[in-house]
Amino acid sequence: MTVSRDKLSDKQIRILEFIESYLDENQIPPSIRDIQIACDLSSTSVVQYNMRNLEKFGFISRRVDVARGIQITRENSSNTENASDNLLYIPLIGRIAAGIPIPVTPQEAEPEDLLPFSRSQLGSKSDRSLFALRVQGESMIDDGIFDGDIVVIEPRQTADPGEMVVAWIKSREETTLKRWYPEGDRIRLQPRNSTMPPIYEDATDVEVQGRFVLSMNSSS
Amino acid sequence: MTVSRDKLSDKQIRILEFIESYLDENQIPPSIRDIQIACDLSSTSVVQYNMRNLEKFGFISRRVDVARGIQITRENSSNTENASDNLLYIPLIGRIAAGIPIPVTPQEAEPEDLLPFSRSQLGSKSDRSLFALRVQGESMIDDGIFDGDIVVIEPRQTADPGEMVVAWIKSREETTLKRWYPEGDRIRLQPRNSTMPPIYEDATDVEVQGRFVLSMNSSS
DNA sequence: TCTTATTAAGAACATACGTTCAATTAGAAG
DNA sequence: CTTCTAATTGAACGTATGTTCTTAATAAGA
Repeated sequence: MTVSRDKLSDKQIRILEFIESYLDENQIPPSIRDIQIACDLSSTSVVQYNMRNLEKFGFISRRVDVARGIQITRENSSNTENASDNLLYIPLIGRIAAGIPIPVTPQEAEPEDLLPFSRSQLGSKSDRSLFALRVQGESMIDDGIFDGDIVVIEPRQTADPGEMVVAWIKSREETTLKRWYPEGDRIRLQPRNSTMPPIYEDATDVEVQGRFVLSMNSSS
Repeated sequence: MTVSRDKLSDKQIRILEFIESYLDENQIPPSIRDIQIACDLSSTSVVQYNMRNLEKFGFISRRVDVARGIQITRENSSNTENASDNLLYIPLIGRIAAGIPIPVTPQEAEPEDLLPFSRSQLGSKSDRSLFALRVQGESMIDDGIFDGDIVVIEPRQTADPGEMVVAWIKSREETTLKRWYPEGDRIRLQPRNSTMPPIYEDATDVEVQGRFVLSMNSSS
């Protein structure tokens, strides 16, 4: 964005910022006279004059003859309006083991929380029904995933060798987060922690529930 | 929700739904006459009359003598409204070195993007004016921060020993992401990558610009 | 049915608010 | 200085829009 706010005069910036803050506080746009008073301008025509410029440069758009018909077009500062079009809420539906697996199928669980992500962060995967899990354990720290982190998962039944996946071990009724290596008729579930050995399971006893998309770490 | 919308008459529901859809389309609330026409009511006073009820039951609130001064108070249907109260948009304002420092003060830069976070994710830090940076380099991989990751930073001028900070090296006019260790009259800026040595700078030549809050990793 | 409360109609009113214009002043360019 | 354009002023105008009031039509209760 930022297509040169410097083209604007001092007064125009003040007006624009007032409109933004007024919108933020009151939900509806200000009237011309609201602006005049707040920006300490001598006349409504000064407001008109400067708003014409703001409109010309595309910062706002106006509806003629409509009271308070001002709209902000560029996203400045902390406005959320159209950004929310770009939002995707991903349910945090439970925990995933990186070590001691946990006996719950993700799909069955109830969402604890909804995490906002911008679609641009998620790329092409933003269409799918992604879900999020909180990581328990230390088995993936070499991939930068620590105990307590959150991982976003894309539901998938297959994975390429070496991908990080949520693996379902049928006989144990457990899920775990590991890297996925098919080796003949068995699967190697590889931790990424040098102190931990891989897990080997019969290929018929393991299935992929989802692929790793993204992780969040907030160890401050 | 849905605290008994059944208390409302058919007409009132129609009005309420029109207000919602109008707001959705036009960003600003409708005028009384907009409502009258759209809901096919014979008079503006019918609108007034019914809006009084909507207000009494708390569905809307109105500002007297203000054009289009209608506000919807309850969140109905699938609107992200109330979720967005819990949202905080953090500007992604540039890159931060984990290796080759970059000569820009974060505060000066223009936001490239706004990343949504839920306040609960950020805890007490959700008040501050947080910002985000894209990491360049490999110096913090042992902390799970890889090239291309995004880190969220809380602006601070001080840090405790061992904290991860954005450090500003004055003489070089560079910023870098490292762990912060004061050692007498000098500062040790510690990478978290076993192949990289620490950087030592004179204590007067380095200052903290912010503390690490959270990181995001999307190496798929 | 009669009585009463609720809702609707229609008009008129008052003002909030966008728009316009002619007259001035301030700046920039030559 | 002169000329031109940009910016300001103050006032007035017209309509968009909220408000009020009186009367009529319905619905509800007894």
